Amino acid sequence: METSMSAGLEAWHGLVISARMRVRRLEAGEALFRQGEVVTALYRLQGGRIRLIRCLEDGTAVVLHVARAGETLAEASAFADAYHCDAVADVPSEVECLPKAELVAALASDGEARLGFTRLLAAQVRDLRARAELQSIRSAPERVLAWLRMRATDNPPVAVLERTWTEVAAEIGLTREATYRALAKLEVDGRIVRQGSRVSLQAM
Amino acid sequence: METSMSAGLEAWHGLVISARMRVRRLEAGEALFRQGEVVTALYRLQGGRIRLIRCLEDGTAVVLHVARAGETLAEASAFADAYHCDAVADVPSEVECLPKAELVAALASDGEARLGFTRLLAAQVRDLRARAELQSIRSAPERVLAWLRMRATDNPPVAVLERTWTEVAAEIGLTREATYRALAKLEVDGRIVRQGSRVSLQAM
DNA sequence: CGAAACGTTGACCGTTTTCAATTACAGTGG
DNA sequence: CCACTGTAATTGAAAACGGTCAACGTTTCG
Repeated sequence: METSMSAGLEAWHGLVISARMRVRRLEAGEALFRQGEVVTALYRLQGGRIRLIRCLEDGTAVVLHVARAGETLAEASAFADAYHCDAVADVPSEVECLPKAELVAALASDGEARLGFTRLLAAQVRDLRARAELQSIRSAPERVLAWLRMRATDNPPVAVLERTWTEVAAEIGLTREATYRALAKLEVDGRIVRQGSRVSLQAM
Repeated sequence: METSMSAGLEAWHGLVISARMRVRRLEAGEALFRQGEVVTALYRLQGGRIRLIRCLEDGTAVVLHVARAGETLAEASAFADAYHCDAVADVPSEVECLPKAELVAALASDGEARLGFTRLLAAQVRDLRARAELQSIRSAPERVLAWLRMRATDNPPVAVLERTWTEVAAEIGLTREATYRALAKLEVDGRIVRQGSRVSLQAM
């Protein structure tokens, strides 16, 4: 979610000396790490898309997560010796690498960094839960409305979106089309008013 | 998710002297805390159900999360002065209260506790992401299958469930009926074999 | 023993997905 | 400055799918 994204960014960058942060480029299909490998670093995805996959013993795979720009990867690895899943780039991607040793050192010595890392995780938990709650709303219009209300400010509430509706649709678990239809219906029903990227929520 | 739940439990209990942990009982409709109040404690829900609600400036409300037994509440509040949402019991509930001062002290002085808290959060992030990924699978049979594969072990993979399918259905965002139909279809299609609470996944 | 919850399946209905087509832009190179 | 191109934004129609309601046997537990 946007709020956590930005918060995450700041917190992350405060964790270590940015000079030590290397960027690694991956081609489509290239692995960032594999299950069982010793954990050498944590990552933040700058651009592209990376898929976290757990391979089953019979060779089949389960997708655990698809990370997009701005997200951090494998935070739990900070507490593990080996990675518990594979990370493979879907498309050409760039990741910032934070050596685990750096992180551990920072967490041990620097109270500020430690706080930042934990705060980052707590924010992610909060946002992920909110997102899950959103997904539990079956009706497309209600879901879109709930999403709008979550990011609305002022009275009467107004939401300004800085992304495309197509991206929003993916985030809230609807198709692009369903989202547009939901917006149209909400507007016809007088629950929202759209003016470009501004959406005003009407009290009912 | 079960794995994180149990991990969470242990980590949480390691954080503070359990003697300092008070239990508070709430009636249905009673508030545990309100938006804007000074953060005095963090909580873990022992039983019941608590709804986290953000009230908008125009009086309407958005549900951020519905917490159930075993879950921790408002972890992010550890880093805030005031609560950012309301917490209201849906049904009679019991919560363990961990005074914020205790937590802060523990995090500052006890490296073990600090690590535990952060590890707990990282595990939750991992599990929430996995759950989100599951929800993104539209097809009920595929979703159920993915859930089974996530918790399968051995080769050929076998999943043993220690919960009712009704609970599983709620966790993966399907109705009880849809889940049974999905199981029936998977079995007819030869992708799984059920023997009581054991489910064997068939290679395809 | 009886009530409540679980497990299971069928039928119907409403919604969303899909597929398809059209419009509206924003950036690009000529 | 303008076709040219790719993506976003929209809307329509039909098909697929899951939710809801209903019914019933089974298990669990006080």
